[in-house]
Amino acid sequence: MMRFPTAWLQGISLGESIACELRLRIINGTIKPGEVLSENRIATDFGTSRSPVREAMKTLSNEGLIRLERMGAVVLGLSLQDIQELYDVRYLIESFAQQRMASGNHEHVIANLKQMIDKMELTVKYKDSVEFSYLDSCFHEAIIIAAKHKRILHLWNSIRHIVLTVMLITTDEIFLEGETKLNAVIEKHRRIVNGLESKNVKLIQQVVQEYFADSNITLRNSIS
Amino acid sequence: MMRFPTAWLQGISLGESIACELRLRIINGTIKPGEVLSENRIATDFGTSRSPVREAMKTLSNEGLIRLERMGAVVLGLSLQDIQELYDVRYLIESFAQQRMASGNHEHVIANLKQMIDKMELTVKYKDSVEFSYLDSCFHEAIIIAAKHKRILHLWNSIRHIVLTVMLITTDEIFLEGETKLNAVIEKHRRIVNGLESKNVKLIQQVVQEYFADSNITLRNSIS
DNA sequence: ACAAGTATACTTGTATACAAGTTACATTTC
DNA sequence: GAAATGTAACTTGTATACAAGTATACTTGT
Repeated sequence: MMRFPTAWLQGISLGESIACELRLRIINGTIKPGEVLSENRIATDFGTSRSPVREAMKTLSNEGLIRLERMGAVVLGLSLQDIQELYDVRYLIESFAQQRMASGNHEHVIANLKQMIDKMELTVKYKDSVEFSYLDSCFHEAIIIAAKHKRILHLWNSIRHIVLTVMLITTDEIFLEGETKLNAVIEKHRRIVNGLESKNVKLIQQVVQEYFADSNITLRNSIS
Repeated sequence: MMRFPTAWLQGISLGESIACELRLRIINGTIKPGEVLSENRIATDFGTSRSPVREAMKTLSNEGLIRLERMGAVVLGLSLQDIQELYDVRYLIESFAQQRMASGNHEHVIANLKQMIDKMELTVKYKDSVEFSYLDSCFHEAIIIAAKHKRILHLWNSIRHIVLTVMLITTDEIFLEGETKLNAVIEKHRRIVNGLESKNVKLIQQVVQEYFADSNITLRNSIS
């Protein structure tokens, strides 16, 4: 049974940490779609009052993982198709961001991205899949932040917890498959950096497209 | 001083209605950026307890209208540039949705859209700007729903309240400018329907692009 | 006059209490 | 046996209470 990394829970409120824990359980299937969650039940399960649970429920509802109803919140879960849809949105957001990065100087950002990729290689060496997924998330977030578009960044923030959690789960599986696959993932990130460095709009477009198309394939294989 | 339509507050919780009221005040500038909101103060202002206010604050924070901090929530507001960014996102979402609608049969949806446009013309006759903005929002929502993409629909839901409120304010101003402008807005919607009916991907793409480009211009003129 | 420290008032996060409404089940009635 | 009714348990929405932390302002010492 997988647990949410306690390091990621530092400095956040009870409500947020309950949201993280429930989110993980919903995405990895411990809590199944159709199940009905009661604030009281969860509160007693976590040994807290309803207040933070209520906050967590609202968060998960905003993320589309559950649907709040008059009596109880029904779990919607995250099916394979849902994850593919998530990739669709990630593609929309990131291709927009990368196109925006094409104009303007972003040497420092690119330097940052390269450093992150180097760190990724280290996590492979030390078999730290948790850190890898964190870096992966940071990599894409850095690109979106660099686009300097508040609303787009906001869109990312509205899915980043889900994306991070999905990465946490899938990265763990990829680590089990050995280094070949991991190196391929890292190489994909390098290609993105190369694209950004070229400042060639067409090339960037193509690289992003390939990135998410390939991620989709990886996803399918990982499930089947 | 503009008030949030009471008809739109029916059947929703106190927390949501407080969110609607605050949202309007923030967007129309009654509450100015930089201002610090305290849960207690708002609770006494609205004559309620902190619980629903807290819920409203979380909602507004999720919408990017305020930023929750240790002491008080600072108002971020919605500048002209923010609204333009909002149009960027709307364009991304709706062009995606319309492209998706290009394939497949959507006669009933298109019939619905046409009906809405007819209703819009009625609201012009009876000078009901509130209903017009509501129909405008429903029109675009119908298209997004027709795309049958949960995540994209979710993205729309995360901005729909803001969009509706912005429409409420700007539509009110357009009504003051007379029927010529209004008929132009309605005509733009007709062009969208024509695009969808053609099922021609290129044409649809062009129509959506023109729609949001023109909306941006309208916005600029409306402010200056 | 100025710096340091303390007190005070206000903030959020969490817990608990209560009210109104919904669901499910048992009981009653036909 | 079946339908209707009433009741009991459980649900959320809102109000209130308390604790821990923070900023402000005042006081005190130099």
